[in-house]
Amino acid sequence: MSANNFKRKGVRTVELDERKITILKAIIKNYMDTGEPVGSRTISKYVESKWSSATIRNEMSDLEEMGYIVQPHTSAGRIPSDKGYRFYVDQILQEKNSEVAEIQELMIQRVDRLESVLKKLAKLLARDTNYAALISGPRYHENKLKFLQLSRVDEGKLLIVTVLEGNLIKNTIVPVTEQLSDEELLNMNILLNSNLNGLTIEEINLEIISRMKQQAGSHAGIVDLVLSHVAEVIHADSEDLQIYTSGATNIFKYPELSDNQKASELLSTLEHTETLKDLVGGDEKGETGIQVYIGEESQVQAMRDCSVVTANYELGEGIRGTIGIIGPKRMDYEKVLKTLRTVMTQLDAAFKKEER
Amino acid sequence: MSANNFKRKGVRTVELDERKITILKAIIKNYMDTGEPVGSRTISKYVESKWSSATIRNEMSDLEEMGYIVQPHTSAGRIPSDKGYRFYVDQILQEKNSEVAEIQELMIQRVDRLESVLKKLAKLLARDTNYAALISGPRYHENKLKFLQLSRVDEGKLLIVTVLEGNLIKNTIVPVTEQLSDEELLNMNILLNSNLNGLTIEEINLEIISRMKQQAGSHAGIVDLVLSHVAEVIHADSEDLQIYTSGATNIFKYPELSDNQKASELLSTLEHTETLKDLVGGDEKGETGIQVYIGEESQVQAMRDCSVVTANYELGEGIRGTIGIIGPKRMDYEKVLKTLRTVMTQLDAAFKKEER
DNA sequence: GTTAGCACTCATTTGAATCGAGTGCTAATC
DNA sequence: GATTAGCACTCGATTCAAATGAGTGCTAAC
Repeated sequence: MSANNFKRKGVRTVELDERKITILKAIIKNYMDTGEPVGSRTISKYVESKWSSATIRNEMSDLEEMGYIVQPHTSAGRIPSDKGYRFYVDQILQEKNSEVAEIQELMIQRVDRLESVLKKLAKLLARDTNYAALISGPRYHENKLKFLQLSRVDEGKLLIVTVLEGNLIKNTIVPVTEQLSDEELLNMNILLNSNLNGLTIEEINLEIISRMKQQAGSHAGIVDLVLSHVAEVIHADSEDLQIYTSGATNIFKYPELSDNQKASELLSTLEHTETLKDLVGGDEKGETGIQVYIGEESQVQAMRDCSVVTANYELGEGIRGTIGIIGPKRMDYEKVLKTLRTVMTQLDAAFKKEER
Repeated sequence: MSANNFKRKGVRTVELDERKITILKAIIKNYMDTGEPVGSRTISKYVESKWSSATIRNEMSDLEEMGYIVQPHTSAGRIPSDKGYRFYVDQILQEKNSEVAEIQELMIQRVDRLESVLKKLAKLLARDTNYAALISGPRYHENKLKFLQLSRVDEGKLLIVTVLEGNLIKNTIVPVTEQLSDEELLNMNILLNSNLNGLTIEEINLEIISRMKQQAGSHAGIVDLVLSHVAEVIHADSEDLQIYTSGATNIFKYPELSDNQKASELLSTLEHTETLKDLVGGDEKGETGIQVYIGEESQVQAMRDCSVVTANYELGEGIRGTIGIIGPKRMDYEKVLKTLRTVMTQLDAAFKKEER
């Protein structure tokens, strides 16, 4: 008995040898294709009769003991565990970053609104990968004011246009009781821009405000009005992070996700922005790094049967957001990773160009 | 045989008598609650032993022959047919329009962007009704230009702000080669506004354009630039109608919609804006009218097991859109209709107020 | 170390039996 | 003539057991 224990393989085998890796990969690849547990005979055929099914069985037994694969039930084949996927993904991640394929007509040209680009991008990603795609609007880490413009758009109504670094434009129309002549309005614009341009919201302190009010003279009230609206605009924007999803219904293409209970849970999660923030929020670590969360790794309950691949994009000047792909654990990691890398490159290029 | 045929009831009974109506309503109400076919005994109990189950059975048999109810299979109870629902809904629609309940904190105050309001509204509706909600951004039937503003936001970059009737604001930043002094810019703004304000896009004809170019003198190129961008902005907006959906996953609460096949189909439809346009697009008939499409009535394949209730909202000046609720055929029409009416009122009030 | 062979396991499929909700019809009753 | 009690019948849903077969672990032979 105890003698037997010494002979147990798993206890000893601490590293994956060549053959185990081949077999593990074969299992994962097969499972990706079919979504069904894969048995020893299948693998035996798959590896071109290098080893018999019995040998494979022994190795699989080892692999199971080591935690790379699991058996859904006694008389079924094996499926990769989270650890197994992790091994596989890590291998892919180490591969060279080359091979930037072409993404079809990204149509970034002459679309003025970033939001619209992001929506289209999400749709494109979902369609290309057949998984659910998710993309967060940019967070502006440093909201520098670039330009302010007041205009009288109606009797008693003022249009405030706020342009932030990165050409993010916000408008507000506010009612105003004070009457301003054209000239006063012009002066006010000059006053605002000369005092505020290039500042972040934090940098606008009391000293600056009181100086402006002093300069504004009888129209100090307008200064207050404008500042409170600027503050609100910036705040609102950093507050409710926009998240666009697309292709959520792709999950119905994968039986293991589409039973009623799971599908409902997953789709609800994708619908409610709140939880998604946890997915895209936790960046800051890997720079433009791509991250892969397999199953429980993502901390989001409803995603425990999924894998989530996220990538951070950056459009210069600290304007960055996150793109994510959500699919079954057996997603085609190679394709997804490649696609994401491509998109990042394109996005980067497109906006660098527009910047010029 | 043929003598028997003369005695057949359905052939004669052309109108619904009092009792049939009571029973039909009871069937519909019951089915709404449970989602299960309802049998004669259930109804018998439901109507407080006014009639026995046998009587009910006879009446149900008649009702079936008249097409108001159907039997899913021989030994099951009855469920309302589209015609049955139609009868029921028509009754409700005739009821008085009173009882405007209170919708919780609509938060329309100080939200500047219509889009954001609409999204929130959709969410609110979905949560309140437990069905899927859908809301289309406004179509501007008459896009009158209200105000134009050019600003130099960067060296070589021009910000064009376009304000349309109804305070719809659009921005574009365009690169420009020509240099304009501050004074020239001011003049250009005056030129643009004096010539274009109050015009719709169709009204800007060649005569106006050439007159403007003449006035602009050496900067005629800018006029062209601005006009092409304005045209694009307006066009883009009327082109891709925005549609926001919310609570799509509510359909999982109704077993008759949530089998895999149907749920997938329905959710896909809700995800793809294209088909939804057919739902909200076909307005123009009833003014602020509320419309109810039951089952096949909606012409959208995927909705054949649903009912769709749409209402057109109007925010003055020909700015109108559509709100829709999508649920199972057995949706609580009364509640939905009441909710929609309330929302319309509130929306109206909120924007009338803002207008002031 | 590898492999053939075999007993064993167990989810899934299949089909028969049973159940029961609900109907339609007939005959009795009001 | 309208209403109702009673009963035979239908048919989806449920239950249960047997059959199926993919896949394993173990042993013994190569």
